[in-house]
Amino acid sequence: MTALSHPDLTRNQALVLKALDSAEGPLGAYAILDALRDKGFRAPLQVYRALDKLLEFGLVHRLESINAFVACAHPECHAHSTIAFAICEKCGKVSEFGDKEVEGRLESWARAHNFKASKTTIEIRGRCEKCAEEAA
Amino acid sequence: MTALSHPDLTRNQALVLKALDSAEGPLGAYAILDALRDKGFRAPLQVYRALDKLLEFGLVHRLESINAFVACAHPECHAHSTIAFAICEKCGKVSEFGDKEVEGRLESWARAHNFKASKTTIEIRGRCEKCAEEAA
DNA sequence: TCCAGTTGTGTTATGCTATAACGTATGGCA
DNA sequence: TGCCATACGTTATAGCATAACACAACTGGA
Repeated sequence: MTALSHPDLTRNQALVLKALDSAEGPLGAYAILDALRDKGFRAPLQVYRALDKLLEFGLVHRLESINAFVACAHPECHAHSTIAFAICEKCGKVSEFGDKEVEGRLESWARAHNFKASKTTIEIRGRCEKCAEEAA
Repeated sequence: MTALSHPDLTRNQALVLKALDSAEGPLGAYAILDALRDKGFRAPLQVYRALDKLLEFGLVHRLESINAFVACAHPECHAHSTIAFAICEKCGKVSEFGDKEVEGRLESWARAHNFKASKTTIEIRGRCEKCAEEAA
């Protein structure tokens, strides 16, 4: 799906990124672990440590509301700006988008309250276009 | 802190709400459980079931990014609109605020993509004014 | 009145998510 | 060579959440 190249990924990091990248939707850490058992992965920490680095590099995002991870859709521009996610609760599809207006409003709230933001999470859960049509 | 009255809270629901309301900051489900052991609580499910109802009533919010719960700061107007949270990672203080502009932008993204939103999460983590001053 | 359906409850067991603490290996560099 | 930083592997454990079962209390009809 996306470019998998990054300067200095270790073997484990590359494997975890590849697993996420080739998945249909977000994966939990244990799902990643299972996907990589045949590559020699045995323990959750192997996954979590790789994820920590990939998150730091901006190649992976964590979806807080569902405790899962996705490969970044735009890994070239690893702008560390605020990103919003729309997560389909039926099919798992995740759309990633930025909105300068939203980002600006949240920043200005923070400034007004002397709140020093370190990480901002915006996640919309619901039904994607396709799944909404088939809704019950 | 806030009004604890609500039409039809059961004993367990009222106890959980009271525990959250009298806490300094957000509480995890197991912290609530521990706080209510002397009221007869023995199992996590007693807490989670009460929380489910309180969330449904809009009297409690779940903070997805830290797996914890807070009493709603404005329980009178249980407007189920989108709310943003600023969470201090040092002292745990949570500020709750709404922003129509932000809400509007996210809604319009959803409309444009035929995404049917069911729940929106906005959480800013960082340092509150007081804790930012003492920062390392 | 009695029955059925719904909601809340209590309990045990289990599953999923994440990290602590230890030791080892490897690569860069003075 | 010796040191340091980083990654790795393993075991154990902590923290968060739900499944499945049984029982009690209430409600609204037939």
